[in-house]
Amino acid sequence: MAATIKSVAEMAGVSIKTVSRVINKEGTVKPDTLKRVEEAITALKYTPNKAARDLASKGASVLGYVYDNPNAYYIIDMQKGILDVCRKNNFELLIHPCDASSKDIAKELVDMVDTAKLAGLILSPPLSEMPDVLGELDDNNINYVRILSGDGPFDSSLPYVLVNDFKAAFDITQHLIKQGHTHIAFIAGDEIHKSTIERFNGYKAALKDANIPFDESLVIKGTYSFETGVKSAETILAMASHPSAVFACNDEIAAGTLFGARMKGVDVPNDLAIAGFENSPFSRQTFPPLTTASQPTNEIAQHAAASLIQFLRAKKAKLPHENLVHTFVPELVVRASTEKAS
Amino acid sequence: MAATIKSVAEMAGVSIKTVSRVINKEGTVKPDTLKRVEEAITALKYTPNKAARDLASKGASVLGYVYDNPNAYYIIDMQKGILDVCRKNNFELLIHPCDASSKDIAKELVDMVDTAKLAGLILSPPLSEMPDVLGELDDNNINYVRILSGDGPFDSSLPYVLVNDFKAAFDITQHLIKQGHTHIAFIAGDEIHKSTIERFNGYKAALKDANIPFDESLVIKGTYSFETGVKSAETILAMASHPSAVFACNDEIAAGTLFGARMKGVDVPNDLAIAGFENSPFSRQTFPPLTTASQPTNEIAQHAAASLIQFLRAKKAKLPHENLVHTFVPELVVRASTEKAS
DNA sequence: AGCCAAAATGACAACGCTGTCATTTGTAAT
DNA sequence: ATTACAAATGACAGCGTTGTCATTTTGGCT
Repeated sequence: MAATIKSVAEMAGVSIKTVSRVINKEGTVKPDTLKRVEEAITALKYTPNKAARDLASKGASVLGYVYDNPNAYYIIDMQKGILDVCRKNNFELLIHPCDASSKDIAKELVDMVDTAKLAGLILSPPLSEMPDVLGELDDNNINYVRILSGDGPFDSSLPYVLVNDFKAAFDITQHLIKQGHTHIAFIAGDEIHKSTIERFNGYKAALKDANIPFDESLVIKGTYSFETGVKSAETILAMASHPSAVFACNDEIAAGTLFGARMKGVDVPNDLAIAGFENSPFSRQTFPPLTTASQPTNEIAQHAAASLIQFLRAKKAKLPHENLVHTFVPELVVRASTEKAS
Repeated sequence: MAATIKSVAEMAGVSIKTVSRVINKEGTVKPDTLKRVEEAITALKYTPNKAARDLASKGASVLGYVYDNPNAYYIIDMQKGILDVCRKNNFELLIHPCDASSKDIAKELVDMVDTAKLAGLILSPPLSEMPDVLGELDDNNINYVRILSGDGPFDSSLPYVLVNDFKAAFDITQHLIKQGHTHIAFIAGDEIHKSTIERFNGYKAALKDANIPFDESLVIKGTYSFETGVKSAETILAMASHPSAVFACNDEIAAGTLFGARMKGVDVPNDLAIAGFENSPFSRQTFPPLTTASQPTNEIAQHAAASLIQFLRAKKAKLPHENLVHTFVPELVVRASTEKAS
């Protein structure tokens, strides 16, 4: 029924190998024949059979995107970015939501790569930051690119993309300080996420930079969730003389904090300024809208996918591969939730 | 390197065909040989090569999920539901976010199915409700399952899943009426979505049921967006004697309306009750939380994927296929945004 | 034991492509 | 023209499965 390379070859009056050369853009085909072949391809509406291709060339061109992240917006953005790059490079994408806290997660991933014959994985936090998982992948010779919270290049034969949460958190905290706040609470997200640590360090660094003593009692542990925010708001507002500002580790928490403050009838930002992180769509939609830091998720995804593909190509061609590390710095977005107290 | 069916066959002392029988559970293998083969499989950590399989059996087992929907939560839920079913049935999933308003969308989908050799598509609104697109798919003999807004079974050889927006909208409106409202505005979403029409009809039916005359001027056209909500709030609050309640076509709009009301210093729910639709996670997180209707997205997705797979199997086996139509009715979720005015 | 159908197994050709290597064609220098 | 060499093309063997059909084995009958 469907056209095959053979039918194209017959129509164009060439061998199937020449057609193969054309579809793979090997470039060693005379302009004249090239044209004939291309015409035959369009005439027959030919599209190469992926299965046959994969089989013959040993190894499919499929990437896996593995994530365990409750933030739907983040995931969707990542997927879109990765997909764009995949399409451009004739790769396919297999998505794999999973549970990072499952103790069999490493095995699960290895199995998946095996079964689906994946060329490589794209890992976002927290999976990209779990030594056990990474070790298992390494042991099984699985290629992957990580999206990591951190700074500066480090030693790794595999590609990775950095997000400088430290700097962004520093900026947010500094912004709060500039608004006159000296009593700033920090609400942490899951500790398994390195971003939590980095953001915490950025927060502390900004305090230090402004000669504000760090106060342990203003740090609240939690998870990256709305509920954490709600509870933290209660905790904070119950303090003897409560902080005038809060830096929440992400927008969910910030939204929860805002909600909690509202419940108590507290005026945001006048009685309590609130800043989040991530620039989720809903951070613009709370009342008042949240100050936050904007992550270029789509770009990060594209960069990650691109560098993995580049790596895979180099590896296949047995060429040395140089990691092109890129560090993304989320940008401060100031909104009404931290407007200067008047 | 990796084990092949051949190496398994050798180890078990049988022909490759017998191994093939084992992995495909054809059932015509003696318990004795079965065991030997299975042992060899585990010993060699053999997993069948998908490309070879697809090639030999003509046609891969890959479904495509096509969507153009700004609601990240909905998409993520759908993906998860579909993936679950796919995994259980040894299918793979290709996701395809796209732009339904692009005029080449039908061609794009046909091309995709061609190129990726997809077994079938899962379409969610608005794509599932666009006659042009469906027609083109039909012309190209593409199998698909649709998720549709509507009621009652209708004639179709292809599977579909129904969501009874009419009933749910009726329930929401009725709830508002029971709260004492008689002056209820309706904010519509994109008209390209049949859900908008259905919800509108449900709204009107509930009014009629309660002998409340329908007032055209209380209907505001818009899109399924936060911005529509914000603008609509302005419009509504500028009315001479403004409605005491709003039924927004989805939670985004409702959240926007809430935001807009807040900007004007209007008290929700006392000055204005607001109901949304969809039970998005953020509908619990606004202040006050939104009354809404809860869609079992995950189940809908599972049902859609399952019925498509069932259909494909029947088709392949050339068996007659009976559509098992299921209608989901979103359930009313009452929250503070419509709490009885006291 | 001898026979027969049914069950179990195997041999081998596809599937549509790519990789390798051989062959043909074209081109520039003599 | 002839030669030498590069560019262009082709022939053909895999790749790891499944499907078809042939063959062997099994078990229940006489």
